[in-house]
Amino acid sequence: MGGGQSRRCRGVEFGPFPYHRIPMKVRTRFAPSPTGFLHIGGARTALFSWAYARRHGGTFILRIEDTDVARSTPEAVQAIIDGMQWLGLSHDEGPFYQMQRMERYRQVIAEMLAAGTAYHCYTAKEELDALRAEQEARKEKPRYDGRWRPEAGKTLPPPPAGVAPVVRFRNPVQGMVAWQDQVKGRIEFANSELDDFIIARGDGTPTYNFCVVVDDRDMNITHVIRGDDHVNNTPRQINLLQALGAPVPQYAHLSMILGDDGQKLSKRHGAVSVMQYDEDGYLPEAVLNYLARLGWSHGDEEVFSMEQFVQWFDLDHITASAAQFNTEKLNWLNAHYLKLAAPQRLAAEATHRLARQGVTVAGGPDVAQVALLYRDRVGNLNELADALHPYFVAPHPTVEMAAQHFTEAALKGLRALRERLAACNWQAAELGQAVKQTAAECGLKMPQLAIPLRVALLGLPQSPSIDAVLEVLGRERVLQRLAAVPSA
RNA sequence: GUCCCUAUCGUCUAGAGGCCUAGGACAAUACCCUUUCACGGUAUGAACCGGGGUUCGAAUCCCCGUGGGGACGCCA
Repeated sequence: MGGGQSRRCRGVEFGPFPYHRIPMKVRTRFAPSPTGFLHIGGARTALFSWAYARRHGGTFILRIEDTDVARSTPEAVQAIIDGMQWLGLSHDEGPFYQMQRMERYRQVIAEMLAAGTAYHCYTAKEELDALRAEQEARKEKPRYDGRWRPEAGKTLPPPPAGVAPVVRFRNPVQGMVAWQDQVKGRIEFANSELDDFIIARGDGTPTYNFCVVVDDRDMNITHVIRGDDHVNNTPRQINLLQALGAPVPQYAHLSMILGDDGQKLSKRHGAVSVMQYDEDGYLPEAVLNYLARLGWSHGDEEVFSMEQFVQWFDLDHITASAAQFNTEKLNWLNAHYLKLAAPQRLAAEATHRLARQGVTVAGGPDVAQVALLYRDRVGNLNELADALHPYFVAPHPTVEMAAQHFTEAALKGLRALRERLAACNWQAAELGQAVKQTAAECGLKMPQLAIPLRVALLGLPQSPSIDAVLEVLGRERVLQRLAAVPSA
């Protein structure tokens, strides 16, 4: 791993001026642009930022980067907030909206213009396109050629009439920009690779790299934890920060999450809202645990609570390479957390999901009790709801199933059982005995009676332990359903 | 094309030069448990991308390939 050695040589966190020797209070931020829902990659970025702040008793800030007016929507803002709330990633400050900070940005741009660290550029978009095309034809990295950059002894052309200039940052032309990335180790860029990027558009609105820098500075962000795709922005942001005389925060760039098939996630392919996981019956703690473990590790630990995660979380055990999402493992974690979930909670979830199928649980058996029978047999909440369904709606076995299970011998057993059950003390152990005795008396092996019984009661040949099913269903319902068996 | 990042079982990962006969987890396979289906338990198979260095010793450090990814916008 490049720079692996130096990456580990870090002590306590100190501020940008080491000689202060004062541990700075950690401040992290999650800064999504509201152009869509919160997907799994964003959720992990948020989780890590949140955990880092929590770990160090710091502050976690939510900042909405909505300067792309054309693509930002209030619905997306809400979707992001909903997603974070579902996951329980609470922020301490914000949400701040960049569109509400325009005055501040204008002020900083004016200062930079006055200080000469930024300048007006009148190059039209068409000229820029032509320049880019030329450079690409020459197989060069396309970049602005500095034609409006003021230079000692250089005469600038007169500003063309009627052109609203953009503002460009005067990037250093020589030397290197380097930082110690908390995930990837030392990264450096030659300034000659960078160009004078636009910080304000023709209409005066500021652009991304500029807003980020002003906000990170104003919000005293100490640790920028964000996606890998921002590595290339970092040298520009550092240069800007330095032009502003602002301290440079620590950076930690998280590599991307690939889909189940190893392909890049996109809206067309696999990138779904975290709320879809709610929809699909996942527990937030399972998603959180899974995400925590995707790209970060603590030895061999696989299953842990968020409390534990916060105590363990650190930046130097984050993987530098991309990780492939594995639904199988998420499913396993989900099943695991389902087994631990309180019956009341499961009951509430199942009731809600059943209601959406038009099934009411009123007048049926106790939902929590039934849920208890199924919580270690299902993989998600939708499966739980499906499993509970026949307890609240009398089943109608298919013709094939009836033919297969309701044989003469079975029907005889069911009739005998019905009589015995009518007088039985309604308690699992005794119910189990009743089934066993009836089977023995009728010359049936246990499955030969228990399976038709399951079909009669639930419309399915499999179920939890038959005595538990009988108990939970209740005498009245059991007798009713037995009576309803064709020719029983 | 240029720049930047990256590489351990199918997947997520442990690994800080000797604790490595490379560990754990998911998945897979087998067996056990069992009134069905699951749960659970036990066991098995499965990896250091290739080539050069450095070193007594390399999964680990360096270089070069190769594969994968990202960026090159008046998007964020």
